[in-house]
Amino acid sequence: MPAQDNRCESDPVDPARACTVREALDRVGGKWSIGILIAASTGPVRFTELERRVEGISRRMLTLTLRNLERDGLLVRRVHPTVPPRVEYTATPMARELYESLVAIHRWAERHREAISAARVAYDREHAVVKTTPPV
Amino acid sequence: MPAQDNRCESDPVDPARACTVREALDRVGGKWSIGILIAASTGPVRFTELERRVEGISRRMLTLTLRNLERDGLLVRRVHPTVPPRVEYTATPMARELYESLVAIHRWAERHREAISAARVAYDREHAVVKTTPPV
DNA sequence: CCGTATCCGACACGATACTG
DNA sequence: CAGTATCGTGTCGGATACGG
Repeated sequence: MPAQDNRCESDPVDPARACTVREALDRVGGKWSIGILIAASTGPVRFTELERRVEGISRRMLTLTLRNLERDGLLVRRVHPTVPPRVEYTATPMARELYESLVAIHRWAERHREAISAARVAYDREHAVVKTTPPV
Repeated sequence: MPAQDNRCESDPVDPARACTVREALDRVGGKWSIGILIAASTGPVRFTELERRVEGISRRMLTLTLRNLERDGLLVRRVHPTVPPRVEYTATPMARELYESLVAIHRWAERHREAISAARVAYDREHAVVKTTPPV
């Protein structure tokens, strides 16, 4: 995947030479994007809440991914000037169009993670150091 | 995004400790996975045909991604012992469950690539070397 | 036609420490 | 609470060359 820091290589000033489909997909394809987008699609979510909901993410990656999603117009960041600070992230309408598909993919992964794991084991066994029907 | 060469960190022998959802998603999240899976979901596709359909992919990355998808049980690789060789890739039923979502996401990217590009330009302009209302 | 091998630069990502 | 700064490692992925 691609880069969290990815940007369109095409001249950004010319709208006709906008992101390619692949470049647009990179934002969704990131390691943490799907989880974050799902969490932020049902309503505003605070930073720490995201940190809890997206299991395994580091503070750094959460920040970076949030910034990139914001930059691409998929998330809106709202800062409440209170103390302690309160920052909320919300999916934009454009991002919310992805919600159904994202959830579908997420559930697919849940359904099949064991099958995938098993497939890997089987594949690795068969393709391990050419050992087909060993002699005697 | 994690590795093309990614594997479940959990003990693969214990089915209860199968891939996490995130690990399962990595396979779909790869730079080229979506394009390849879409192409292979409507029927068997040959190697060279994929090379044409998935725009911009290198031969190396095509091979690597195909191997990984095969390893995870998302693709079946069939070799016809003819000359010249003929190799066909087909999405498994498990992978085909993703088809609708994948196509939806792909179309989403097509629809919004200009908006995303524009959002990037706007964001970069505003966040460029703190230059808000420059003096004189 | 369908790959594999190797080299190598660019980041993605995690760990850790510090802050308004 | 919500970040940022810095460092280190892994590996993604392109370029190139070769092979059955």
